[in-house]
Amino acid sequence: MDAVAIKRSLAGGRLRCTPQRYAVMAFLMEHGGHPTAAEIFEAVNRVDPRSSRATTYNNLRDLVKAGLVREVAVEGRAARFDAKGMRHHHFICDRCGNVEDMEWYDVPRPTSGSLGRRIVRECELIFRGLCTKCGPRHASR
Amino acid sequence: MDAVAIKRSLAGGRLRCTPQRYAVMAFLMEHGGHPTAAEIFEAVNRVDPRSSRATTYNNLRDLVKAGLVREVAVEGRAARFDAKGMRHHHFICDRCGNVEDMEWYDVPRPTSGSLGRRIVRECELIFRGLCTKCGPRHASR
DNA sequence: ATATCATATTAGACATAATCTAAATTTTTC
DNA sequence: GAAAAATTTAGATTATGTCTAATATGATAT
Repeated sequence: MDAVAIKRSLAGGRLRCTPQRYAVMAFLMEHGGHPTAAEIFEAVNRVDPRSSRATTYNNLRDLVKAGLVREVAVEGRAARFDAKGMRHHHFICDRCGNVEDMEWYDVPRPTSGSLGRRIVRECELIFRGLCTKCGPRHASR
Repeated sequence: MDAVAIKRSLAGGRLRCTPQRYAVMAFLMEHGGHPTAAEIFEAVNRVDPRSSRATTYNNLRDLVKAGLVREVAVEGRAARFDAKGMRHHHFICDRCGNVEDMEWYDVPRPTSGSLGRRIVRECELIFRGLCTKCGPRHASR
């Protein structure tokens, strides 16, 4: 992954490029999946054990605030994170909780009447069901 | 709220009608909002202090499993619950975390190509932004 | 009505995920 | 280089939810 692209992302979010923050962002951009904070912390420290747990959480929060990273809450499990690259929707497996990307497509907005005075910033689509691994073929019980 | 309707719901989900479970279901059907497990536990026990915390969690889990209640995960906050009445989408406030119902409308499904071998059970739309209370008028800072 | 038994409840311990604190460090600015 | 601002850190703390194993109960068949 291009180090310059990562630094540019951080700069775009007006975040200093510290080694710890860089490592988190780089991991998310390279990983492609939807790791939990604990997985990110572990992965980042396996390479270069200089980051604390609190820092990983701090940086994830900063990255989310800056709009560079998305946090996906999953019922009964730790939150997942992914770098906002191309727009996409999410699929969440009922059984294993894994989060997968789904092709982006535009979603019709609600009527302004039903919006009231709410300000809608974004609109996301979440599909739920069984992932390939957990499907009928493989589901044990 | 009609006690018979509540009992019928539980029976429909093949769940025994215990006083504790009835109280949780009744509260959700009457409340209309999106309370947390802690709020449900407190409300139910204020009326009739016979339910333990574990039971409230057990019952919520059973009700969700049975498809009578929906659990909504909110980033960084406790999960919210609502009785599945009329179909609806959800709005989640970025600032206060409150969950509100939004008018239902059909959402186009993804192309079968992008689905792969996933089995999609449902598809929900989540709007994010600022609720009426937290909007620009009222937002402090 | 009563016995039966799978199901449900309970208190409190435990687990997990995430945040907070306050001191130390690093980076930026002047 | 001094001062200010942002960041990092270890560990304590909080919040949320689950587990255990003993006890009680609702639904069913008799």
